[in-house]
Amino acid sequence: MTDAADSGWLRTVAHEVRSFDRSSTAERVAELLRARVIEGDLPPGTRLSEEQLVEVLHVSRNTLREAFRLLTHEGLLVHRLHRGVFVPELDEDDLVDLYRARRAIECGVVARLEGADAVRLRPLHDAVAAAEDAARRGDWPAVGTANMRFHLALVALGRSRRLDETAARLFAELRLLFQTVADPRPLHEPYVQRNRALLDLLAAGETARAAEQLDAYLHDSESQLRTVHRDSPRRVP
Amino acid sequence: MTDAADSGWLRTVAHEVRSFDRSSTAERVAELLRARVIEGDLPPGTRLSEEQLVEVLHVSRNTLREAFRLLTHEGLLVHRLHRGVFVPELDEDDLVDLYRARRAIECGVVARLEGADAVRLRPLHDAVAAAEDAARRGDWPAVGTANMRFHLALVALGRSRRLDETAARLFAELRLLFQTVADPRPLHEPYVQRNRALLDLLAAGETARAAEQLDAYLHDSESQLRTVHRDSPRRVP
DNA sequence: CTTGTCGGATTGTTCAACAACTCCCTAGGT
DNA sequence: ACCTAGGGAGTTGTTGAACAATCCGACAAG
Repeated sequence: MTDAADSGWLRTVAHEVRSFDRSSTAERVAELLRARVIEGDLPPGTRLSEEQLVEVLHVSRNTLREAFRLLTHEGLLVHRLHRGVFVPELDEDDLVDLYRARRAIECGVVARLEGADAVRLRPLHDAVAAAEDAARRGDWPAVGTANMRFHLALVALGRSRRLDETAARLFAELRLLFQTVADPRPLHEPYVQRNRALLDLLAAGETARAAEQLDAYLHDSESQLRTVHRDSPRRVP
Repeated sequence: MTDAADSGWLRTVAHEVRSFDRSSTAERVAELLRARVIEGDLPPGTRLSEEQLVEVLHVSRNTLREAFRLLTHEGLLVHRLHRGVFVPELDEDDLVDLYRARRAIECGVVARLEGADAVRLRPLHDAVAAAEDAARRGDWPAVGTANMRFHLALVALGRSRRLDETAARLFAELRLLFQTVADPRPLHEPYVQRNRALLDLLAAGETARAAEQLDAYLHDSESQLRTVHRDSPRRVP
């Protein structure tokens, strides 16, 4: 085969993959909106008008509504009957709820972890390294992202696809809360070291102590976020 | 009144009846199908034809598809592009995955449980009592249901709405697995006593030992289900 | 036996229309 | 001034039909 033939083949495949890409217009729309919500472009409380989005995205209402369903079940949108879909406004109860779920799952995974070799700990190591790097640069949002990756990797140690998906949903909701605070530094900075310490404990096989530390860690994070969130500058008159 | 007026009135009433609940048609359809799937009326692997269901349920294709989306995200249906939705056929990997998730969550909740008074343990007590009663009657499917209720109540001790929802999803998938076995007795009978023992430990405040027992309990249940499932009579040539 | 292709059947997506509901605004009573 | 009822206006909920894209099995050619 010639090079020309090869590139033609590749282009065909690329096109097929894109149009095939594990579902359809609805999923692509969902991905688009997901990014906007997570990135904070759409502040909590905003309504996503069907009419408007149909116009902008050039998809039918039905397709758009399927995308809404997807995001609703990820917790990134809330659906109120006959009123539309909104970017959720999480309150303190939600925060408490989310952290309870986190503690149960993350500590549950860590506590019954038997023998985690270096290979399986690699993603944790990478996440910590990325966080430390971002902290040196003073890029606190990036630190937050890296820390979240650390916790996702922590849950992944449980080796359950379903658990991973659950954790991803919880963290997506948590991002919604983090967004509302003006200065992210104090929320992320202290935990870079603590993640490192946690990783060291895991590498040493001290799962019991790791779980204990993680529990305290998450309690601290929760109460900190609670106080910050209480006097958050969100007042929409 | 003319016939035309009557038919208009009937149509209005019919719609009112159908939509008086604070839920959409899609959700009601989903609930209907959910029951059918969980009850085992639709064996794993069956395809749910849109055309057919539209005919039977008297809803439009779009509405039906929204219902499909709902159930897909609960894990009760799988969606294959351009092929339709199917009742999932869970294999041994799924079983392992589900039990890993269960152990992490349930043990995670129990381990960090501090002070569960009698009131909060009440649902657990009720579930155990129901299981014991059903066992006396020899109604093993009912025993299975009661046991599942016990575990849901266990997760509920974590006091997190999101955790409860996750657990409900996992247990719904597990039901799909339990259905495939012919004789449910050996799968449920032994755990009635063990649930009782677990409850006693919790009432005594021995959370650490309870978590330990629960872990062993779930490991036993898993390996038992694995062997049963391996020689399950499901062969569709 | 493998490979390629055709046609029927099913799903993916769009569109337009109407019914039902929420929200806001106004009018009227106290 | 306050509350309540009711009427639009605008949005969502649901339907049915239509067309395009895709899968599946069958059949023919090598």
